[in-house]
Amino acid sequence: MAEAAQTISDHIHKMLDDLTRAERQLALSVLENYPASGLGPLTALAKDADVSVPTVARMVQKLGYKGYPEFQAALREELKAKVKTPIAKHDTWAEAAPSGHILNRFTEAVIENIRLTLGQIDPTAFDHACDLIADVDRHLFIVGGRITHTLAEYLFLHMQVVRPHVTHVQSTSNTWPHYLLNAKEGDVFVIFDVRRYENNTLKLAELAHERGAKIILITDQWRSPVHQLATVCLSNRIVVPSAWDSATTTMLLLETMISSVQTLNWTQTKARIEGLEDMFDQTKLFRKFT
Amino acid sequence: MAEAAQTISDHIHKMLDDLTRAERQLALSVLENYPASGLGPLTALAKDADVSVPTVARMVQKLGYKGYPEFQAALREELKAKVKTPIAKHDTWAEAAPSGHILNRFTEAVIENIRLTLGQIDPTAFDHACDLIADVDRHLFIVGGRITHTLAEYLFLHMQVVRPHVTHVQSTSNTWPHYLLNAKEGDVFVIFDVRRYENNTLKLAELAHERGAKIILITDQWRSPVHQLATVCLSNRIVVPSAWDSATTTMLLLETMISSVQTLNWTQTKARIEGLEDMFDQTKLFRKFT
DNA sequence: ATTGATGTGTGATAAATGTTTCACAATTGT
DNA sequence: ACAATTGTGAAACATTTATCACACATCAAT
Repeated sequence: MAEAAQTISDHIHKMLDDLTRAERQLALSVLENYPASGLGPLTALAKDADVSVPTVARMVQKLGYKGYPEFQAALREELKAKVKTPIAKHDTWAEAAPSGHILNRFTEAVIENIRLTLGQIDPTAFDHACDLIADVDRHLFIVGGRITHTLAEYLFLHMQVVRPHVTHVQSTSNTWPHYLLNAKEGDVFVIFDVRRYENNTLKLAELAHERGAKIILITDQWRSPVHQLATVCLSNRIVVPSAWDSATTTMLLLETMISSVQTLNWTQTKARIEGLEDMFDQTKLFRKFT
Repeated sequence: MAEAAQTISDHIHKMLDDLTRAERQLALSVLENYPASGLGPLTALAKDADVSVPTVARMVQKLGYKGYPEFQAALREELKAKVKTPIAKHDTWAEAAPSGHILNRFTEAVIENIRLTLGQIDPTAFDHACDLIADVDRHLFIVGGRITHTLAEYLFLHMQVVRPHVTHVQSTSNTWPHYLLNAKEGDVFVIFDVRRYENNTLKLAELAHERGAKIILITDQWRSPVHQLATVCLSNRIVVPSAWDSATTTMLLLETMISSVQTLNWTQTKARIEGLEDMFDQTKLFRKFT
């Protein structure tokens, strides 16, 4: 086997001197568009480098691999590792804890979730969702399920500050049909639904959709069935080393959305926040600092 | 052939709706380790995604390729092109969005918060907190404030599954003195308090402390005044480009704690989760999948 | 120039591996 | 109970890989 510590391309560079002319020509061709060319069939590589098939086979073994497939596997491994951003393979996050400690394992998983979630998000769709939520001419309904209702409430709390006409609906409660009576065309529903997807939520979404409301769905990577009715669907990776799924990534997306909406409605928000601050000062519910 | 203008991963995303369950599962797995996993043998991919070999063959054709090798060739082409473009611009999280987009700015700030928070955490204190929370001989009180009560509730929801004797107290409500009557020496209070720190929360903490209860405080980097009474104090960075503070880091810490407690009480938790699943199945409130 | 050692390409081929497809059973949701 | 989806096992098929023998080229040393 080849050494582990370094990349394969480094390894090839080091070996360059020990290679013969044709082999060197081949090696340089591999490095030319690395690593793509090494991932194709041996024959193609040989033709590409303008060397013969046995030369490839010989060189690969000279590099220390048992065969071409093993070489390819190594390249794939390296590629896999490379795609993860440098920050993601920060092996220990809690430096004082061993790398196997749950603090590090969990954090690593969440960072990976964030990377994958953000990597696949469509900024246009995201912006569109924010525009809809920021539009005060539309009534805003926020719908959460059994677990997600905490996230829904978090959004609700902030939207209350940013704009009027916000309603928090719990899909698990019996009261939601009443809210729906008030929903009219063009209104916006932000619906949270992660596995296990809730039948109530789906029904609510269907009714909302029938009434011509826009639906913004916040779900997981497997996507709630609601997504077929949704104007915008934002999906999150939620898998972590735990018996439950993680809401952290969703929280991040949510807060980003809040921040964005807040900016869109800034003049309104500013006035409302100041009003709130005054009230806090008067009620002395909060302390100013420390 | 697949369209050229976009990346294959985009294309897969677009097709997600037209795919069946197993195919979607496979597609998501391909995106998980993109593009490395798609460059290995078909058999390996199938095993990786936990689907059958024919499923892979079917999906690849559904995506518009003549066969798996053609699909691989397309992936290689894309990889080749990607490496060529000016220095990997992987400093952005949402690749499709400009680096100044709120999605990237916000995420970057949160990652930095996580890094700083985890970097300064004391694993021993953390473990101690988890032990206290997992101890079923102690009654567990969970206390949240105006904003943080959503986090408190999130913890409460999970602790309800993991163990008995859990109470959720809202410091802003008028009912909390009643709960306190039941608190006895050795009981545990998990208290959330971030700026602006709430007077009610502090009073509640004082009373709990007088009664000999242990206090686990979850706060921000400036630390709530409650920390003088706390047995364990976990502080989080919460600053983001927004008018409000971020709860994402706190959520991460919370979920890590939940995961850890869950492991400590695993035999109990397992039985309780299974009971819960049965109940869900019976009430048909939730759908099994997709 | 001749020699011999080394490296390289050719073409063929056997073996291995990977791919595609089939019929059928099992499962799942409607 | 029906239709759609999926997995199983197997077989047929295609491709790829690893080698071989051999011819040819190169080059350094005699």
